[in-house]
Amino acid sequence: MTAITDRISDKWDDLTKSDRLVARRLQADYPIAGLKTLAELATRAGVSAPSVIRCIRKLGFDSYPEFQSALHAEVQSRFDGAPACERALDANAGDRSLESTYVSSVQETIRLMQRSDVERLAALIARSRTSVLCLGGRISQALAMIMQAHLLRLRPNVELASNNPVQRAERLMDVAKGDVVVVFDYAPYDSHSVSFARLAQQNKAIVVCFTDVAQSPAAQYSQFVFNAEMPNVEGVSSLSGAVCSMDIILRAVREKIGIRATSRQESLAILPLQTLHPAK
Amino acid sequence: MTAITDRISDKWDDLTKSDRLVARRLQADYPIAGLKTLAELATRAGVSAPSVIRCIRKLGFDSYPEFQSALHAEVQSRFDGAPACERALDANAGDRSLESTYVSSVQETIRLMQRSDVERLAALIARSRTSVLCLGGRISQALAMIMQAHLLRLRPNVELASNNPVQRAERLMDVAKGDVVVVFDYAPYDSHSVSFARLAQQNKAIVVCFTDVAQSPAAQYSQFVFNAEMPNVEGVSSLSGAVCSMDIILRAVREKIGIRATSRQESLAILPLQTLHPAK
DNA sequence: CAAATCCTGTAATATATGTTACAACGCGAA
DNA sequence: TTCGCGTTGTAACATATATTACAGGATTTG
Repeated sequence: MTAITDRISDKWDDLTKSDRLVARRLQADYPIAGLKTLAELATRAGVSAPSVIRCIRKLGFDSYPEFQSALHAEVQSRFDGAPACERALDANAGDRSLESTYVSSVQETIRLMQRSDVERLAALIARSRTSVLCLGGRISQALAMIMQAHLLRLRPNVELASNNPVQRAERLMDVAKGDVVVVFDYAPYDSHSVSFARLAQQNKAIVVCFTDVAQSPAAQYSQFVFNAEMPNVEGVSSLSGAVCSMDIILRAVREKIGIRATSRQESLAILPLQTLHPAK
Repeated sequence: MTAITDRISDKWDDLTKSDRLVARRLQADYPIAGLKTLAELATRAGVSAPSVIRCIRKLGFDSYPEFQSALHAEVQSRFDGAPACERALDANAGDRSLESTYVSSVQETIRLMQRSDVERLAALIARSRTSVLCLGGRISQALAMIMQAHLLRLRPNVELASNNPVQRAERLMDVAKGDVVVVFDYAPYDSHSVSFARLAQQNKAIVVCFTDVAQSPAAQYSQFVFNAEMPNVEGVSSLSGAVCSMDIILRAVREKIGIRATSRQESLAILPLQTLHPAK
């Protein structure tokens, strides 16, 4: 990885909310985000200019120009160093290209996940008293379903929001302070999910957003954001990366809950298959 | 070479002495020379600032910032293109094991897919007259949802079976000869899905089974079987590979349907697309 | 609940950056 | 040589850019 993205990962815990918005953009849109002007980076990250400066400072640079110089050097080294590597890629263009598309999206997605965020979120979800609500848009609702189903095996009090906007709105009224609301939203973004995230945040809920690197507007209302790299193969973007990011969270939660979950799993096994989603 | 260095070569004859000093520097120190400020580039090239501007103009850019934007895009494309490559180079271990778990499951899953099967199935699904029915168990139902949603964008007549056993059974009666029934079933296997597959086959339907490598019993009633390698991280098996196999089918179908699908997509596109970052 | 602390954006400021106008210079042709 | 033309650099300018100071707001702590 690069020195700068590493630095971000290292200092991640010291970063504030808007610092992280900046840092995330630098990682997700590496390197172009950092090549533009400070103001533009601020806009893209959705913060003010001074916040960018503060973030850059925390990363160990004295000024924005100094940061850019470092970035320039990194970029340059890529061009100097490995022209051979580039060739290696399009050499096996045939079947392998398909494979590497998916592989690299998974790799990139995992790379973008902040270790400490994963741990903190997992700790939150592991507390079975906090209620969890999962939701998504037209397609991403499926991911919400998976998440809910898995979490329900580990702990009680996990809901799947209906993707009917009206029912959802009704459910929203019950979202209380400290509840965890997990929103899945990938391009094209779902306005209902975005509003839900916003209102949930207003209700002091902890909003978690799983989205793509371009980032759903819902992210700006979220305490936790996990970006998935979505390979756009012929116009169809794959959810493989998204599934991965979800899996990693689930894995961390399971790790935290540990043995407690086992007994629960067993009691679930005898239940008949339930209707997750009533027919319309 | 890159678009910019090409442009330099093209217009080389029209360039004056100091223009060439600038152009040469841009080529020789690509890309860093163009990432710095105009003044710095001027110094490095050994000319004055206005000379740089004149050169840039002759290369077809209206302003220095515009030129830089173009350069940024070029640089970015080099980074987008080869993310896998980069990773191969860095020796950074970290929690590599987690990453490689997912990566290898994806690789293995893709490897297990028979090219010819993919093509044959895609051809079948591409015929919009054959009706398609997707279904799954408790969790894999989510994959069925995704498949259905995507296929519906490409062609009509794609259903998602309720995962309510009763409603499902009712639907089963309508399964006719030649229909395509897509069953998602991963361990622990779902007896209802298995029975459905069996009965669908009896009705002369074409049964497609997405399952894991251990293979659901439903596979034995299926004409097409696609096995996904499911990494079993701490008892939770990941669907990332499964998603991949589904994606590959979808991709192949889209390839077959080709242009016909475009108009269909457009009718979907009229749905409201909200702004990415709404003004506050 | 109040106090203290930290975080964040607004607005003002200083700096540097790109651009323009113009004059000096070099060079070839009459 | 002198004229004319194209090229180049200097200096002034307008604009954009990074930075600082400060105050309102959120969050945490006692």
